[in-house]
Amino acid sequence: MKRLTILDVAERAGVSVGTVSNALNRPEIVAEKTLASIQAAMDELGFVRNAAARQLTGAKSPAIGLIVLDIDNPFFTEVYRGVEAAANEAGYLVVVCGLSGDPTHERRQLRLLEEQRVAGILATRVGKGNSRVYSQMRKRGMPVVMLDRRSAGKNQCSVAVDDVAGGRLAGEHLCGLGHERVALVNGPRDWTQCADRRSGFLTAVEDAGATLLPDADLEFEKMTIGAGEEAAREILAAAEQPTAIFCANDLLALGVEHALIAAGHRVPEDFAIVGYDDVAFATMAFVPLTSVRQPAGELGKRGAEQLLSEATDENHKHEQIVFEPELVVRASTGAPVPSAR
Amino acid sequence: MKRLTILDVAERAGVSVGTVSNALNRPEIVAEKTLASIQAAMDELGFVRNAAARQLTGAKSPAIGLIVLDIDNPFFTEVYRGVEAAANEAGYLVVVCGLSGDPTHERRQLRLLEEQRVAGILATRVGKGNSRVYSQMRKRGMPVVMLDRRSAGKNQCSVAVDDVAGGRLAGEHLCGLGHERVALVNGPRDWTQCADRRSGFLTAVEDAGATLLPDADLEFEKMTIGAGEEAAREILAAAEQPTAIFCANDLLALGVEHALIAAGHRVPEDFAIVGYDDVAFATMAFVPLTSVRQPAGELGKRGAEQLLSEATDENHKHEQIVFEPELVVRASTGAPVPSAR
DNA sequence: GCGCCGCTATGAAACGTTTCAAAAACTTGC
DNA sequence: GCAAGTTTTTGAAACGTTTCATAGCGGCGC
Repeated sequence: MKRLTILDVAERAGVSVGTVSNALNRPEIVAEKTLASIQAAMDELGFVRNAAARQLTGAKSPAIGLIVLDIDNPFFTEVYRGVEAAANEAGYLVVVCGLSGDPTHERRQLRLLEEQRVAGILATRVGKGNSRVYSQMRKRGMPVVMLDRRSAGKNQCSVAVDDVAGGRLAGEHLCGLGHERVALVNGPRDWTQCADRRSGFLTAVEDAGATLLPDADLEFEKMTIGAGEEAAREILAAAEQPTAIFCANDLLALGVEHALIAAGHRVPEDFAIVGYDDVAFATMAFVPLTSVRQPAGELGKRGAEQLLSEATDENHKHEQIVFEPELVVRASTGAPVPSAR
Repeated sequence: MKRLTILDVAERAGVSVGTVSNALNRPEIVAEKTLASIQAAMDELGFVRNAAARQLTGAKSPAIGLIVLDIDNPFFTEVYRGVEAAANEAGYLVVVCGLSGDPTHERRQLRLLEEQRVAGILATRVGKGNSRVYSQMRKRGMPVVMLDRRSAGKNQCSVAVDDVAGGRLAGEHLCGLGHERVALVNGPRDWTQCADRRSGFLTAVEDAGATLLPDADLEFEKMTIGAGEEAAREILAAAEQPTAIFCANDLLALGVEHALIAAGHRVPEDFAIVGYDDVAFATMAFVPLTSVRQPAGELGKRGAEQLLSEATDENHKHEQIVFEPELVVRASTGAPVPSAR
């Protein structure tokens, strides 16, 4: 099957290649009649223009890359939808790279994206040791926007949610209800967001005069339902038990809740639980989850818009957007019940 | 910032462009020493080769397209993971097109993918009226694999799950428990999978001498939690009420269960519920959901493998793979409780 | 009928790579 | 030291598009 080119179309329509190219890119300067015959020729032939050749002559790639290290989390699905919406609006495709957190794979995919000369890259989390890779890419001229993560500096775009505030919100809520011994089920602390949520939470707890039990200051590599279940077991096995548990995302919280209830405990009477992200399923849980809400879709949308602006607008201004999180109270939190102990 | 080309590298390393190209593509035919100096030159310059130019000379695009019309459903996240795993394994990128079911957008994205000359396209569902678009693409030589959908014919690859069997499984389970009046909460019936699930379910129900209440044979455009909640309201409002409800996916089922319980009914005593897909959250539901399980990850993986085989293997054989679904029984189903009525 | 003008159409160069036939640079063995 | 190999390198053509300076074509006013 011989490949169809603009030349075949030109021949068929009885015009030159230049004219076909004009018809494709600036139809307004081509005579009505000519345009029609070119259109007809393309339809009959089933011509689809070659983006590679196009790109070679200077056109920008109509694609952006989206790096997601944690695709299981419905939170990121929402982010994706925001990104997709903005990208689609502008006529761009989204290349999703979601390999579960292997830094080597991440590098390989970044390299591929760069070879493709995608218009830009949106990153939700940077794999261990890969931040240098990103800064090198930026130096070579590739627009990069950090999503859901405070940017390193002013010379770069970023969209984020104030995680310190989010952690504080959770802590204040629990302590406000009267909890005095609390637990934290966190993700890897070298991930800025986890560190921030922890620090905000800790501040609130200390300010309220409560204590984060040292045995219950947990950290898990993966922030999954499974990890949450394990966390619950560890908490139950500890010497001293908390009356409230803050989980750094809803998946963990769901796992914690599930395991706790399976073990015969009551939520919120025995353990109050606060999650993070407010994913759609938080409402559907056995005990609907109190959670810190983040505007996931908006996050993705604004990030993609920033990226595309940086990619196409000469006088683009870098911008650091920070959203404020919001506490959504549901049934999984309540005051501690002394009698239950 | 002037663009770096292979020529700059050649100059810096003191060799010809041909040699640099060789170093990149067939390092084994280049002398050790030359290779080293080229490598050094590339590193110093920060050279990244241009995939567009490469593709123009015959190389295949290292990307495949994945069309998902229903990205909210965690089921598709799992499919994606399978696809990504297979693609990554083979060194491919995945372009995800997930715009929520608008056929016009779908066509636009397909066009972009085709212009990019992606190695192939994986489609999980075909938007209304777009099947012709797909067959035209195939005619032009673009490999297309239908995922999770019985293919039209033998001259095309496909991977699917037997949805008729899945529906039957649900029907047999419920009728086997003694339910005699059942409801169906389905998605759009012009989607093959929904039609199939319905027909399998119907067969089982009729074989068992039970009846699908005419008032409770529901069909919703979107298969979401929200639609499920609405379904529950409709079922409760109907003249005659079922004792069991089969939902064509877990999102619907979760919504139904939630609304039912919110309205003060008990699951499974008042209403037994069966879902479909067995998403991770089915276990976490208020009442853990009985569901028909599909091997989502495997589906995506095999589909991508088929696609890549078709894209790269001269003597590729088309193949239609059909997986068998499996019933996972949890707390949301039980025998009908006469006293409750 | 001429010179101009405004539209349209043309075609060659350029984009950054790969390929491949041919040249160059080495090795051998004698 | 030379012929015959063998290994390595070379450079020009090709890929499919866009761009842009230039050419062609009508019509118009005089």
